[in-house]
Amino acid sequence: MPQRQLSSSDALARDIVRGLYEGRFSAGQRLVEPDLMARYAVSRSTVREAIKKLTAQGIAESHLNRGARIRELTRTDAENILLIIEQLIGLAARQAAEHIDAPGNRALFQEVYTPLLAPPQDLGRFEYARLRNRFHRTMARIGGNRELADILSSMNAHMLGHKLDVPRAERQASYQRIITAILNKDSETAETQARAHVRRSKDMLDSIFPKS
Amino acid sequence: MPQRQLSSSDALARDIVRGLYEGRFSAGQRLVEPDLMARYAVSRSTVREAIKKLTAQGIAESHLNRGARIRELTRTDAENILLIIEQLIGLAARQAAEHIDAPGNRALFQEVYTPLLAPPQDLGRFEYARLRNRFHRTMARIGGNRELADILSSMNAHMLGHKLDVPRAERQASYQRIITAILNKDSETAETQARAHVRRSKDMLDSIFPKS
DNA sequence: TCCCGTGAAATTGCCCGACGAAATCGCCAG
DNA sequence: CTGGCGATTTCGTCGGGCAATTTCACGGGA
Repeated sequence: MPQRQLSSSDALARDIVRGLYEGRFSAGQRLVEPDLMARYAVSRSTVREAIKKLTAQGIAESHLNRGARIRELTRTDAENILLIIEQLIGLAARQAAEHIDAPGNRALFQEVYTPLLAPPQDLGRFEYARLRNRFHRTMARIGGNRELADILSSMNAHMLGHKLDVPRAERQASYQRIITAILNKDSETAETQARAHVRRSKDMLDSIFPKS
Repeated sequence: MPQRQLSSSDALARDIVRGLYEGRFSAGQRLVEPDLMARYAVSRSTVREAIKKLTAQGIAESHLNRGARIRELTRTDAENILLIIEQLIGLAARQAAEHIDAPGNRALFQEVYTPLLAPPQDLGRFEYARLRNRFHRTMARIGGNRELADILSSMNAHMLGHKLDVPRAERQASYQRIITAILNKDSETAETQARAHVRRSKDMLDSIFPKS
């Protein structure tokens, strides 16, 4: 498929994010340049460029002379990010509903939401997060908003270190409402439901962050 | 002031963005590495890192073996970005209204909105854009959402090449409504007005992009 | 024992030079 | 004017290098 080829540094950055989804990297972890050089067998320039990219996306943070590390969120950070995601997912759902009938989109959409509604029992936290991210991205793509897809994707990555778990049943009912609304081209409902969905995650923050 | 010091590459990236605000760089312009090396007297590594950052922010775009250039927006891109900005400015205004009474915030806010409401006659397009960006950032900062400030800032930069001009009077009335709402801690109105404000810009797109 | 200073080691920020590969440009023939 | 071909530019990546800063481990002093 026309997966446009990417530079080594982009590949590296992408693999680190994938590593977040797979547990190979986790929040707070330092990104030591010589370490990554060895692990990926690339030059330091490449490593540094990858780190720059991650930093620009807010996935890592770097302090002068102290290198970079995977960003760790405070409770406030997490709240703020979820507020942003709430807005953006709402927009994505709305635009998806508006464009669901463009050629190919229903098929594309179904491909993504099916596994989300009927996930295997043993799905790990990370695999689930990946499905969710894919769902978000796909809504944005269907809505024709590439920009949005990119931002959502990096926003999602931020939350990876910190497991927010909404009870399974409720979660799927929630997705079901969004999906139905989109399939019905009901953009109002899609937006409302999508926002509500994120708001529900926000309520789970207490269970993750020790009362601060 | 506690302007935390930044690396050369970050300084370079920042100056290029500043260059956008000053007209030294413009949409579509190529970012040629040897060129920037000479112009800023830095090494190629530094230049490349800066470009990586700009690319990650969506301000530049790079294609393999073809280098980078300042991103040029299609009409659809601009619409999508304004939709995103609409959501995010709404959020920023709301959060600003909620936090306007935290110590120092009213003073900080006033400092930023004063020049926006009473701009000198001869204010250039770029200076004006800078005031606007500062206003957005400040709302986000007052609202305590650093993340939002960063995203808004880069979103604003995207629009720089393309002059959207809302008539002066209407524009200021629009800002006045947002500011008043925030000062009154009326977060509902602040959000609504902020969104409306952006929507008004969106209506100007026709005058910029040849009917497509 | 625990705290703290000090020097060695690790790490970073930045630079330089180099090489093959791809893209771009200029020139010439058709 | 058009198309093709070789020279030149630019890019992607690598390696090495050096000063400055940070980190760490060790040993002395409270």
